Amino acid sequence: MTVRVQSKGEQTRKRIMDLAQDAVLQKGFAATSIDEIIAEAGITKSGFFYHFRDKNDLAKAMLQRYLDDEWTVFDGLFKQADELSEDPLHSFLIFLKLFADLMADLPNGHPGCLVASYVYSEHLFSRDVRTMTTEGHLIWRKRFGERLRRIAERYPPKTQLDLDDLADMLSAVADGGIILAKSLHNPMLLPKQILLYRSLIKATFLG
Amino acid sequence: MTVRVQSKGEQTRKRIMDLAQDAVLQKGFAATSIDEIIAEAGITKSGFFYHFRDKNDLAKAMLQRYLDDEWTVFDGLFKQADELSEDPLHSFLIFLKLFADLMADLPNGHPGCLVASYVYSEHLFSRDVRTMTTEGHLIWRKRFGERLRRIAERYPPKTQLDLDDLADMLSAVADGGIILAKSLHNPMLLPKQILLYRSLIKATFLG
DNA sequence: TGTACATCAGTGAACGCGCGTTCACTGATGTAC
DNA sequence: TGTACATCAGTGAACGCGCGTTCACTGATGTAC
Repeated sequence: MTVRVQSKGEQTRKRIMDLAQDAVLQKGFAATSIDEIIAEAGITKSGFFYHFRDKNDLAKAMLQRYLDDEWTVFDGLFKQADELSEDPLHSFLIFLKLFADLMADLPNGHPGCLVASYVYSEHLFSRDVRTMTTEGHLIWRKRFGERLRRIAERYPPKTQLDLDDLADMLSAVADGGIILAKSLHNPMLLPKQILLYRSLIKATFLG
Repeated sequence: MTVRVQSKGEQTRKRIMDLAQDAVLQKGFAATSIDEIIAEAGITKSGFFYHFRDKNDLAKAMLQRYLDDEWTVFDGLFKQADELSEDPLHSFLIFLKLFADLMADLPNGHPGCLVASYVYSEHLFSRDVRTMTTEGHLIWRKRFGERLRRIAERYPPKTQLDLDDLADMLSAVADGGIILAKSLHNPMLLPKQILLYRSLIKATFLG
């Protein structure tokens, strides 16, 4: 366990991003003002602009970090699952269970998907930020798709279905589950949707 | 076919709401300014405030209309489906096919779900608007849930599953499918997700 | 070890623009007698 | 049919506040010799 030593600047930058992300997930990017962030962070406005070239730069940095974190978390879950079973289907089922458990254990529920939030404010961001949301979704299609193809080899499904669609469905169910959970003020709806997806995967390949 | 005669005021009000909705689905509510709407609508700012008490009032009116329209559309699809089959499962499968076809036929793809957009800007709106998004989701859970229960009576599923979750899943897959389609710039991803949900429903109840 | 300089991590004040909202007013259309 | 009045559907000008951004400056820490 290495403790990453953060310089003072890195700490402040992280604090700004943490506070901004919370606000963005509650109100959207446009409604989150720099004034509000710096008030909470306890710095001045010029301090903010020392860390970020402009507001779009903050958006980009937040999204990059969000995508990296997501990758790290899922990577960890996949590794755990792979250690528990060599069979691709069972490993994937274990992964989905771990994923659902993780979402169920978040104290206040999932705070929201930054990618989804950005997609609904697409026109605010520069092209490179928009490209990042696209790439984010493509990576998960590829990642889940690979595993589904290995599963389909060993457990040929009776009804034929597009495995890329099935991979996309996990993203869709997660994004949709977060919206559902937020809208109905019930954090458990997200893990429940993931477990439902899991049981459909099970039924599809195990019949 | 009755042609609803709209007064001049009703026409302007509708035009404002149409333009506002397009903008909100592209940039979010906070980033959509009244100045921008009235420029497109060709009226003055005071003209806007003749029709809406304040900006939140516009948000409320748009959401109410969106929910009403959604209800009308789904109601029409359910009626069509019920005419084509008396069996609850087959009727629901027909409904899902009609729904997917409708989404596939939108020229530029689904412009976005206003409810989802609002959920990601929750803190901008007054309590009554937030309540409306909650109620919107609950209505669909009830509506789809009823049909699923009738299906489960006649076609008991082998694996036990929560029918409310399965009802919620349609909302989730639709919301998630819209995000996916927007993010990947491929309108067909939404109907594909709906059809995938359909084939999972089929597999679940028909085995 | 001491000194000179560079970089880091900000501060403080000012900027102009755009935002949502208000208010007094107005021409066109509709209604009552 | 003519006139008086009411309602509809806006206009025009002004408001103050908050927004993102810039710029010149500064004290603390790090590095080179």
